Amino acid sequence: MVTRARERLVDAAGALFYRDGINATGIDRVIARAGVAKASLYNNFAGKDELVAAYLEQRLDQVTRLLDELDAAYPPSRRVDAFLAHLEHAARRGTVRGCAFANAAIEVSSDSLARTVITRFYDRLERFFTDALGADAREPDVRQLVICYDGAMAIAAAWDDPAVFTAARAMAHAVARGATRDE
Amino acid sequence: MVTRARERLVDAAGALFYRDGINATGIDRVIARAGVAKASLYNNFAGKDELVAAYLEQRLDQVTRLLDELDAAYPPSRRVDAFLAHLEHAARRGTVRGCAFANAAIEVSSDSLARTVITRFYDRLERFFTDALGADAREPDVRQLVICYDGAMAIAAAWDDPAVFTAARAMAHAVARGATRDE
DNA sequence: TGCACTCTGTACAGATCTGTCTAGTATAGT
DNA sequence: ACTATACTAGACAGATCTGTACAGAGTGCA
Repeated sequence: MVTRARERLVDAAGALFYRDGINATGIDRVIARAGVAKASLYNNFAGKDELVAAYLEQRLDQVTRLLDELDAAYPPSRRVDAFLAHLEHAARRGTVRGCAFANAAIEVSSDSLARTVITRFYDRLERFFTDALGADAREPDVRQLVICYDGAMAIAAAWDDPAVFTAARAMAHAVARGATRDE
Repeated sequence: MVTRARERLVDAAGALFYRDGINATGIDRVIARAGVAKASLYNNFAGKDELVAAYLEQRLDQVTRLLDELDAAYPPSRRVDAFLAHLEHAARRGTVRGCAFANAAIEVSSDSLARTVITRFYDRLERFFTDALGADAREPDVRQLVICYDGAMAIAAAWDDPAVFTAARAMAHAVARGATRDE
C-alpha cells in the first residue's frame, strides 16, 4: 500500500472535522477524501467517536511537538510570544478556524473518548505557560495566558481577523511583566 | 392557548441548542420539550436554520438588554467589570456552556441565517467595550477586551472553572488602565 | 506456492433527521 | 352560530448517517 489507511483516514478526518465541524461531517465524506474503503475505517477504529479521538490525538501530537520545540529554542521569557506569533502567522495564511480542542469540547458529548484528549491538551498548554512564566508564576497568570490563547482563537474562528493575535500578544506581554494583577 | 407555540419553541430550542449543541439536537427533541406539534414549528419557521437564527436572536435580545442596563447603571470605568462579574455569577450557578454566538459560529455553515445575528452580537459587544473605555479607547484595547470575554467563555465551556472569570476581570482592569499596550 | 493480512467496492440494515401532509380540535371575534 | 386562525397528533417521504457483511484483489513472508 502507498500509505497506511489509518494515516490517510486521520489526515482526512483532521482536515474535514476541523474545517466543517465534527457533527456536520459524515463518515462517507471522510473515507471519500481519504480514498479508502469504509471497511478500512471500521478495521482501524471502533467507530466515529474513536476516529474523532484519533484526530484530536494527532493534533495534540503536533501541538506538543511545537511546544517542545519552543521550549528548546527560546528562553522562557520569549516562548509565549513565539507561540502566539506562530498562530498569527498561521492565521495570516488563512488556515485558522479556532482551537480544535475548544471546538471539539463544544461538539462532542461529555462521555466521549475525545474528552481525555481535550484535557490532556489543556494540561500541556498550562504547563507550557507555567514554565514560560518562570519561578514567579502564579496560577491566575497562567489562566490569563490561557484566556489570551483561547480568546484569540475563538475570535479568529468567528470573525476572520488575524490582527486579533497582535492584541493577544500585547496582552500576554503584560501578563508576563506582572501588569495584569489587581492591586 | 397557554403560551404561543413560537415562544415555547424558541425557549426549548434555546435550552437544548445551548446545552447540547445545535447539530446534536434534532427537531423532534425541540418540539417534545416545547410540548408542541411539529406542524407548529413549520408554521412559525421556514426550517431549522430559521429556528437557530431565532434562538440566537433571543439570546441577542437578552445580551443587548443586559448591556443597556449596565450602560445605564454604571459609569464607563466600571461597566466591563460589572459585565464579567455577571458572567462569573452565572458560571457559579452552573449555567455557562460557553458563548452561544461563538459556539454557533463553529457549528453553523457560513451561509446560514445565524451568521448575521452572530456579527450583530459582536458589533454590540465591541460598542459596549468601546464606550466603556471612554474617550481614549483604542482599537487594540477593544480587541483585548473581546479576547478576555471570549477566552473566559471558551474555558468555562471546556473545563468547568468559574475562577477563570476572576482572572479575566483582573486582565480587563489592566486593559482599562492602559497597562496592556506594548511599549 | 501458500498463508495471513490488509485492503477495496458495494450492498444493506437500522436509526435518525428534516420536512410535508392530512385530519381533526380548540378558541377568539363577529 | 359561523368563520378564521392556531393548534394537535401522527403518519409518511426522502435524505443521510452509522455501522455491518461479503466477496474478491493486492502484498509481504515463509
